[in-house]
Amino acid sequence: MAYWLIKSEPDTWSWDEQVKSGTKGTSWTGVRNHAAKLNLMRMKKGDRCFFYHSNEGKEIVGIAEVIKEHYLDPSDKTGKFVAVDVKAKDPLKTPVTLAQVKTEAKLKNMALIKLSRLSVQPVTDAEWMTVCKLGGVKA
DNA sequence: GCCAACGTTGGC
DNA sequence: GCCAACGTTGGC
Repeated sequence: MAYWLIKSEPDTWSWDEQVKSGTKGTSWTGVRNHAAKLNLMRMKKGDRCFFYHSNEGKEIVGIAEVIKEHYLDPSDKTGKFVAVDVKAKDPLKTPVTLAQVKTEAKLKNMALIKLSRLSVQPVTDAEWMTVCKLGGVKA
């Protein structure tokens, strides 16, 4: 299983809304960046994603699961970009903030810091374990 | 195909 | 609200 991190501005789509959408989940649309698109296309059903709030909060708040692999993003008129479906899985007991990620030696190479503008990022196994530990959930 | 101009993202 | 990083666009 692979691990990812997906970003959303809580004003647009928050973790709470993701939770409310329940087990049927929601489509993760609106990605308009080719690097992010490639990551979406690599996602497999059952993969886990950290759900990160950008701008407001700036913290990893929960874990989502991929429930449908990539398909054409219906919100993209050019037909170039793709979406996946995700559902909320577990909230973190303690959100892991960007500040924590920056100070934690094991996390300082995370794409979240290195590629701060990329909205869909890969997460390594080691990074996943570390964030889960900080967040008070089991990996 | 290069590169300057411009727009967007996201942290501060 | 500012600005750095970076992707995209368009003129040449």
